Amino acid sequence: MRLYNTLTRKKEEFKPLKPNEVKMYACGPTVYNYFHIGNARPFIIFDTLRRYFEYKGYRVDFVQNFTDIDDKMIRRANEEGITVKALGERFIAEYFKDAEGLGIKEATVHPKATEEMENIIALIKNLEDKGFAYNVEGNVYFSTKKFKEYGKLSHQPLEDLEAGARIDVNEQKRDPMDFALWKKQKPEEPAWDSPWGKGRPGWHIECSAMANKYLGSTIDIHSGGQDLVFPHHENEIAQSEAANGVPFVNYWLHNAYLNVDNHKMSKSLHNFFTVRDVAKEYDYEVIRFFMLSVHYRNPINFSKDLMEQAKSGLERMYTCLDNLAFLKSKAQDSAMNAQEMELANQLSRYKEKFMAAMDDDLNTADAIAALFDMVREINGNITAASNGSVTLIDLASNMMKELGNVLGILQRSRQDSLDSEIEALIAERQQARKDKNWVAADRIRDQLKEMGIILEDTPQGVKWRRA
RNA sequence: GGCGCCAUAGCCAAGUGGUAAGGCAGAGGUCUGCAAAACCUUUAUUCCCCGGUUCAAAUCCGGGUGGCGCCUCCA
Repeated sequence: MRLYNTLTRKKEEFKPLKPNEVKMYACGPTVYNYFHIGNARPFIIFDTLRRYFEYKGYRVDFVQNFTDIDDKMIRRANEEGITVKALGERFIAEYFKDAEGLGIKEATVHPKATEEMENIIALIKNLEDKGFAYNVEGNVYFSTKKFKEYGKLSHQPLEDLEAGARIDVNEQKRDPMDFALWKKQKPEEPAWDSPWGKGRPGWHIECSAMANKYLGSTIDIHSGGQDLVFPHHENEIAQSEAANGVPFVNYWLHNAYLNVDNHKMSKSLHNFFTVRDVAKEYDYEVIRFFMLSVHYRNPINFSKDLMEQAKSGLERMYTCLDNLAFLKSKAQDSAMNAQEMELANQLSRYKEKFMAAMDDDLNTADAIAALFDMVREINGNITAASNGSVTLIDLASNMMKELGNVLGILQRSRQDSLDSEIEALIAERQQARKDKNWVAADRIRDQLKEMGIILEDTPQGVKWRRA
C-alpha cells in the first residue's frame, strides 16, 4: 500500500513498525460545539483508512483525542454559563452521535486533555530538563531555535517563518516562533497544579503527550487536516522528538479542505454547516458517500447540488442490492453454470480494481468507480436474468456489502417487513391489475406512494421499496 | 514576501508518458397496461493558454492566465 507522506512529499510504500499492526493518531475535535461538515472530512477519511487496514488484516491501534480545555472552550462555557467540564461532556456526547451516524468507528482510545494532566506535565518537565523549554513567570514556552529540524514538516526554514510571522505582542517569548507549552492561570479559568504554578496546557503538547502514552514514542501514522501542518503538527514533532530523541511519526497524512463556494469552510469564517444540520436534510450515509467521492488530497466543494448527486449515486447502489435481494427470494437454482462462473470472475476483477485503488494512496474515488462497475455488471447480467443461481446472487450481494463496509456505506438493511394493511393494498392492486382495472390499480399505487411505499412491477412479480 | 495546491464534458470526478474510468443530469431506444427500475446507444478528436522535450504528452520541462490555501485559533 502506498501513502502520500507530507514529510517527504512523496507517495511511499507503507511499512509498519510491527508486521500486521498499525499505530495511528488523529487529531480530534475541540468540543465546544457540534462539529461541521469540514471537520467531518478527516474523521471520515481516516476512519476509512483504518477500516481498510483492518480489512487487509492489520490490527489497528487508533487514538483520537478530545481537546476539552482551551480558549474557545473557556469562552463558550462562559457564554453558556456552564463549566468547561460540563461543556466538554456535552459536546463529546454530541460528537459520538454524529460520528455513529456517519459510520465513524470509535477509536481504540479517546483520551481527553483534562484527564491527561500528569502525563502532559511530565512531558513539559522533560523538555524543560533537556533545555528545550523555558519558564517565564509561570508560562512555559518551547524554544524552537533549540530544535534544529524545526520546519521539516511544513518545509519552511525558520527564518522564512519568522519573516512572515505577525509581530507577537507576547514579550515573554525569546523568539516569535516559540509557542506555549503551559499557560499560567488567568482569573476565573480552570487550572491544574504544576511545577510552574497553577495553569493549563497549550494546545500542541496534549497530542504529543497522548500519542506517546497510548502508542509509544514512534508511531506509524499521524493524520489531520492540511491546516494543522503548521504550526500544530510541526510543533508536535518538535516536542516529541526533542523529548524522546527518536522519530515521532513515519507517515504524516493530511487531507485537503472542504470548501463552500470555493472557500475553506471554517468556524472563524462563519460559512460552516454542522453535520447535525446537514443530516436533517440528507442521510448521514449520503454525507459520507459524498466525502469519499473525491480523493482526500484534493479540495471538495460542498453544495446542495453535489449532495443531490451523491444521493442519487448511492441510491443506485442500494437499488442494485434491493434487486439482488428480490431476485434471491424468487431464485430456485443454486448451482452456478459456466456463464455464471464467468460473471463471478468478472466481479472478482472489479474487486481487484477496488483494492488497487485503495492501495494507491486511498483513492476512494476510483474505488467507488469499481463499485459502480460491479453495479452495472450485476444489473445487466445477474438481476436481468429471471432465474439466477442463489450462489451467484449471494456472492454479488456479499461482495458489494463487504467492499461497501470498507468505505463505511451500504450497511443499511431495507428488507424490513410491511404491515398487514399495506400487504392488503398490494394484494388488492394485484387483483385489479389481473382484472385490467388500471384506474383502480394506479389509484392504489398512488395511495401507497403517499404512504412512502413505491411499487415496481417486474417480470418476477411486484416489488416494493421505501421512498 | 516565503512555501504549497488546483484547473479534465452541462455538473462532479479518476487518470502523472502510450492514445480520455466512473457517477449525476440530458437525449434516443428496449422492456412495460402505464409507471418505476434496469439495460443499450448517445453527450470531451480532447484535458486553461503559449512554447519545448519525445516516436508518443491530460500526464514531463519552461513561461503565462485564473482560482485557492498555509505562514495567526482552525480538520
